Amino acid sequence: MDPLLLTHLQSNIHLTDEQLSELEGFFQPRQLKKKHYLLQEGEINLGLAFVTEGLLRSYKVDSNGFEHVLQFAPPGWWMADMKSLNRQEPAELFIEALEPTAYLFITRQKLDLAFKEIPQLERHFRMLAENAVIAYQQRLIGNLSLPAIERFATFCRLYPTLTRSLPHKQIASFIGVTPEFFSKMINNTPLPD
Amino acid sequence: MDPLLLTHLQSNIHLTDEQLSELEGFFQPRQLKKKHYLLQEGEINLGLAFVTEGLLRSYKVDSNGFEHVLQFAPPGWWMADMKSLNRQEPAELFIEALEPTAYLFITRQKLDLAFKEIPQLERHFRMLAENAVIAYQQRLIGNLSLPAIERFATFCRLYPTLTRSLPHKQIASFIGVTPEFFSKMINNTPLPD
DNA sequence: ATTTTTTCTTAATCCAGATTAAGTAGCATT
DNA sequence: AATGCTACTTAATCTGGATTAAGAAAAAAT
Repeated sequence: MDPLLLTHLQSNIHLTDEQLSELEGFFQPRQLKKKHYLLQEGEINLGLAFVTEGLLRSYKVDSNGFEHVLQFAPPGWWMADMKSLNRQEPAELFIEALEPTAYLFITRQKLDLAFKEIPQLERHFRMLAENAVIAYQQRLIGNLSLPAIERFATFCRLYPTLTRSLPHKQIASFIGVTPEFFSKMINNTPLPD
Repeated sequence: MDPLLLTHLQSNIHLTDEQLSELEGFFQPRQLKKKHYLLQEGEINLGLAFVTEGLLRSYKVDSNGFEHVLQFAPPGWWMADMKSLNRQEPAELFIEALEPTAYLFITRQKLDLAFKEIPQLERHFRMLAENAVIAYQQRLIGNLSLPAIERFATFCRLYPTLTRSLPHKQIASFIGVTPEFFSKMINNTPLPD
């Protein structure tokens, strides 16, 4: 079992060695080259990815062709288009590798099976989803009440490892401004060192 | 057992009569008068509310004193400050009755107990939380990519029963505009009948 | 019924951030 | 080393929605 996944699971639940090895069998290790896609709009998201190396991003392309980043997934994070995955309908999102990325993939069928075999997993994923709800609520409130510069500060707290390594346009897209405005903003208020 | 709660639970899981009556015992029926609070900023959210009659709203007051509505809860919906509830920390949100409201209240302790006694509940609440994540993702994308008038249209689809009954300022606060702008917008583009 | 409060409207002015456009710098590819 | 790409910057102009201010109308309280 991947050590990152193990730590992740153990943060919420305890599983026996037997359960862990059964669970391990449900995952398949996969890779993506930089700029390749895990999912494209219109496809059906067939499973859930747990990133072990690299970086994924999910984004929506709106009716004017602009991209809006929903989530970045560095190692230790899950990634999927949950709407497409849960309802087995065409995806609205793209999921792309921003770096060469390794991940563990579990299909919806296997995940359902895993929930049946290892009921504690329901608990783990419930808590995971609840935390995601909290995070999206915070982000929504931030988008409604904070100016761009403070949303950027919030971003830096959320993804400290990415703040330096990510192209500015990706951060701009996440916090909801244009790259042009981001550039202006950042050059008036430089990064704290 | 309240018929609304029963239908709600049965949408995702099946429970025996015994389990249902045990679960029923965990809830206490409560009421709120109009404009009274279920929760105020700084308090710790001690439990989860399932609305059976009336209407609740949760909102955040930002540093400039402006309110931002996170959620409305008409009958059949759950309401809580999940961050405060899950982490037992002071709430950022207010939860207020917009109408005289009846709800079933379950404390965190009893909910934890219910999860232990009735493991299928984990599944139900996992699915609930996942759907909430999806809803917040959609709303976030809408806020980033749609003009106010289309966010209003989305609102009308999400809460069809509330579109007519709610004060405009509440709708404005939910979609993220000022009441003044909402008024201007709505009077340029009247409601479809 | 009258006062008070809250909701809703209109209109003028203002501003954060978008748009457009042009240019620079780096980094791949050939 | 030339030809792209893509990231990033700068600056002028524009705009969706905010702010401010005032009044009208509806609802609640007395």
